[in-house]
Formats: sequence, C-alpha cells, structure tokens
Amino acid sequence: MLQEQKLDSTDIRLAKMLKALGNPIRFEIMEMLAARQTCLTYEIVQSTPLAQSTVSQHLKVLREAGLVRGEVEGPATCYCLDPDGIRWLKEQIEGWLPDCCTPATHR
Amino acid sequence: MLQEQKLDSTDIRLAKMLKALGNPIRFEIMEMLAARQTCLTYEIVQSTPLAQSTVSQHLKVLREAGLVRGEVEGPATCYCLDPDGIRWLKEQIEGWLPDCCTPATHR
DNA sequence: CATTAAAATCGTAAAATTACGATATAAGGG
DNA sequence: CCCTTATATCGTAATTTTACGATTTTAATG
Repeated sequence: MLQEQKLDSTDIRLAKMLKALGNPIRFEIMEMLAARQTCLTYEIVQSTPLAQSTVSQHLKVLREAGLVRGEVEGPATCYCLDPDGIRWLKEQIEGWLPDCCTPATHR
Repeated sequence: MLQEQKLDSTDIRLAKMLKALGNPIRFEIMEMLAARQTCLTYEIVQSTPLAQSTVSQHLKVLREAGLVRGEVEGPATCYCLDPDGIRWLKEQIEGWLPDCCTPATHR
C-alpha cells in the first residue's frame, strides 16, 4: 500500500483504531468491557465461541490500537478500556468532517 | 463467525462502517471527499496509485457502508459523503461508552 | 447506430486476517 | 522445586481482503 505514506501519524493511528473496532468479535469485547468495566481474559474467552489463543490475539490487536489496557493481576490479566485512547478516538471522530455534512441534504 | 449473531443490527451497521473506514485507502478517499465536497471517480483514481477497478471496489464498500453516495452524472459518477450516514456514525460514537472512560484514570 | 469515455463488475492471484492447537511463560500454592 | 492456572506466543491452515487486467454497462456524441 504505497498510499499509506501520504497518511500522517494521526491518520495512521486513527485508521488502526477503526480497523481494530471494525471486527465484530473485537467490537463485542469492547462492549463487554464497557458494560463490566473490567474483565479477566478467561471471562472474555467464555463469552465467545473462540479458542483462548484467538481471543488473546484479538486482545493484542485492541491493546496495540490503544483501545484497551491489560494489567497482570496474579496469574491472570485484567483488561479494561483505555480511557485515553477512547477519548482521543472520540475527539477525532467528532472533529472530523466538521461541517461538510451537517446540513440535512448534500449540495 | 458465530458470535456475529449476538450483535444487533445497529452494531452490525456500526461495525461495517468502522471496518470500511479502517482501510487507509478508503480513509483517504473519505478525507478527499471531505475536503473537496464532490469528486468524480476518475479524480479519485488519479489521486491514488491503484487501478480504476480497485478504486471502484473501494467506493462500493464505502457506499454499502452508507458513508458515501454516488450519483450518475452523464457518463461519469459524482461521489460525495453521505451526510446521513456520517451523522449517524458520529452520534453512535459520541453516545458510545458514554462515561465509562470520561475520568482521567481508570478504576 | 457506431464510437468514445467513464465507471462498474467479473475472474483470479497475492496478501493479510482470522482461527486453531501446541507450546512457552509467569505467578501462586503445595 | 513441582504443579496448577491463566495468558501469551508460535506455527500453520482456512478464510477474507485487496489488487489487477479484462470485460461489460451506461450515457453522451458524431
């Protein structure tokens, strides 16, 4: 993807987050974390038909996108949403395309 | 993806939009449309290192996600952002995770 | 009605993502 | 220390996405 070079680092970060959220399983994990505040990995695995290794991989994608945080807690890992990342994402989306489509119809 | 069944139609629509935006090329197309209001397909193709058929495919993804609209205009097609879709997306994101991460630090 | 121009669609190859089982790592408890 | 438990990582198969060239469709024009 040659074109990617034209994207600045903000856009790259944003695209990475959007891509991470664009997967239904990961989206559900986010919603589960939003509802329950924190979850241990095995709780997330249980809510899913997927193998533990697969869920772990999805969590890694979310972590690397800056959407969740994992803290080792004894033998387990406790995940929660990353407030900084999510706030940033919200700001980007809100500020994005500020008024190009606020009117009800397009030109 | 069995899990997808647990997602309601709103979440499916949202995930589709996020997935569409998660591709750097498509993200750039959106930014170009935001900047220029409208573009003919061939203008978008020219701004890209990709083949016309590839760009056309990306535009289809954006169209089906409800992010852009294309209107046939003579022999060409004129694309613009879909204000309804984008407004809906913004509302979803803004209302999403309403206060689970508004404080500066997580619990 | 043939020609041209622009875009969409089709078929397919290449690349990336997703998923799994197996294995490795880390922390706590006998 | 060994054992258990919870996760992460690795290697790899299956699926999906991305990209291309070729072809088709659509609309304007001579």
